[in-house]
Amino acid sequence: MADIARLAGVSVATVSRALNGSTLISKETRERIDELARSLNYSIDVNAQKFRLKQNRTVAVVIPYDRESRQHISDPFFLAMVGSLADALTDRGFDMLLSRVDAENLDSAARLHSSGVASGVILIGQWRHHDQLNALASRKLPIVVWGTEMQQQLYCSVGGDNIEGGRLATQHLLELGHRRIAFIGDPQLPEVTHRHRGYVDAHAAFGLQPDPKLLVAVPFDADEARNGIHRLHRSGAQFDAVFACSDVMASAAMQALHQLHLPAPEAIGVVGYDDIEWASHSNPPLTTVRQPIREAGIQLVESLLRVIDGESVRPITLPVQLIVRSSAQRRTAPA
Amino acid sequence: MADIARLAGVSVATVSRALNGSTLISKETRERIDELARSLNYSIDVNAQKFRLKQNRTVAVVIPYDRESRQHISDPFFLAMVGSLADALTDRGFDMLLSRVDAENLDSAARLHSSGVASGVILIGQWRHHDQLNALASRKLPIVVWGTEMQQQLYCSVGGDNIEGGRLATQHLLELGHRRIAFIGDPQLPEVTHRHRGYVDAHAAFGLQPDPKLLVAVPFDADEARNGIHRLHRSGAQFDAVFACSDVMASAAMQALHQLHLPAPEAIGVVGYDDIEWASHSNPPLTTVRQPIREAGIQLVESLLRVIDGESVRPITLPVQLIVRSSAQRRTAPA
DNA sequence: ATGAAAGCGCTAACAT
DNA sequence: ATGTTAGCGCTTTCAT
Repeated sequence: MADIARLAGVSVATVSRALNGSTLISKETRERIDELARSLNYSIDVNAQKFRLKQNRTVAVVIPYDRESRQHISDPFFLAMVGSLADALTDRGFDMLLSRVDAENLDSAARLHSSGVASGVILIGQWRHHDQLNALASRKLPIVVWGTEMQQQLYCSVGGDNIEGGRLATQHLLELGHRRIAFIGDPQLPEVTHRHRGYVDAHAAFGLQPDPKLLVAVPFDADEARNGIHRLHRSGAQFDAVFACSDVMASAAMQALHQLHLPAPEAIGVVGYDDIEWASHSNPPLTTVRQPIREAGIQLVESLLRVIDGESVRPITLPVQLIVRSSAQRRTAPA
Repeated sequence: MADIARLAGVSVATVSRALNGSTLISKETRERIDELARSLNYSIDVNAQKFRLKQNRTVAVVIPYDRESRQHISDPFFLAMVGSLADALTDRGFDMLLSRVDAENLDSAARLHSSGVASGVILIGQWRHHDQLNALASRKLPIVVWGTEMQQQLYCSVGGDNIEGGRLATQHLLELGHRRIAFIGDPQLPEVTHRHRGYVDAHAAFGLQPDPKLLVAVPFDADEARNGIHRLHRSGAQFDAVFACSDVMASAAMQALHQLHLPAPEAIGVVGYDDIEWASHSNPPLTTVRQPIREAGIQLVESLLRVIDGESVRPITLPVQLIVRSSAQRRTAPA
């Protein structure tokens, strides 16, 4: 910058102002300076700038990896969310820092902020860390979490309407004549708890109560889901449908069912969750609950920016939509 | 830091040294300082540090979006690569900045470096930008590209062995008795060019020459692939197998074939490329060429770090592997 | 409309 | 083993 100042015959202050589009610089000096900067292939030293300004347009996106459940950054849904966030942040002129963090040690997420690397944190994957997240928020970490709204929540969350999603999926299966619907998911997780509540609600609306034996409590993982189905089958429990809490698990379930000569949709109706791209290409195409990923990305960053500005932001629940394809069909013969 | 110095009764220099683990600090002062820092919830101002050190442990990962082909950040393969890079960079103690960049304007990738935001750039998606990439490299931008090694290449690339991949896939189909193998992909792209070369080579090894009518030249996109199959079918060209240059396209192709009552593998053998997670869950499970994503991530960052250190690094071609599942089967009746 | 000068928080000679 | 000091490149108040 000093070079430019010298070559342009002005002071560094002028150059700084010109480069930042200050209004009180004459058009001609500005043009001269811009021209010079371009020809010297100069770009402003962002680190010096950040340092000086104590402000930086970057947001950390954190995907905690859960050692226990093994669902980590490779889950297509999470990855799609990363894509969506990248878009939303780019639109707002923010850089996106992607960090993997051990879920047992979310404090390192806080350090991203306190050290000035990022102005705030978007965390994808609430898991069972509600309390830890509350602790972070109470320490004034600007954070927004993809997940479900919970009681006594100090942090802002953005999530799909999980109760409604669970209800929609289950109601669809019930309407098609299914009566014994297996539920695949880990009910310890807040989002799954809500989906399960929707599942129970839908039954209630039909004057039914789900059989607890049909609850396959497994973490978000294809292999776990596959094993879960085999276990359920071996247990001798009768079931005519499956509601899986992610498309990945639905996919694994369909595969397991295929092996057991219980193909979807003929023998067993299957509904998934998320509507990742794969769902429409699967065979049979998967009926599933769509999470509004694009909208989620936008809302997550909007909320975070407001949190950073010190506003108190209410959790947001996004509407969710049943996408009917063909992995569940009308049941003709009773079980 | 000044606060800590005062409270500890030492100079800021001592605090700086202690916090950075310098060896010439007595154990007890170090502990006192660490303790103080912790209790004050202090973390070093990374921006000041970066500014001072002119060095920053962050790497920009750039995914150009190609307006024309519409393959962008949502492609599962790219997203998986992002995940792999996040892992590899985390292991090396680097932050990862994820940027979307218009492919027509890769210069903005250069700015990430010249402005000091990132020490180097990893670009996923070579597309047809060989010349632009060469230009960037000649301007001393530390960059490594996921893609194919090409003639007169000034930048370092890391990629799968595309010729071998194309050969493996095609040979497999030929061995199963297929003789009229459609090729789906955009031969303008370097990687596809190589895969096509492998396709031709495999034919040659059988004393055959592929029919140019069976080349379905479409960009990396599910819809394009689907339409391509329909077009091919309408054209009346006979084909008994399909080699698609990505699993996403293979998936779309299988779906189109299904609609045409030409299901895989019974009527038409299908082989994909990439081996994204979905491939093993599809129905039928997809036979495909596995790209070594985990290894790719590691090599990409190792290479970049060496480029940053000023070494001249040779392009790397990673081995590729045929994963036989069941979307292609032995052909019993001749066409 | 432009310049002079102070200072952001840190690190690294160079002392001691 | 610790302190003193200069200075990184930028922005901005205050002058002019």
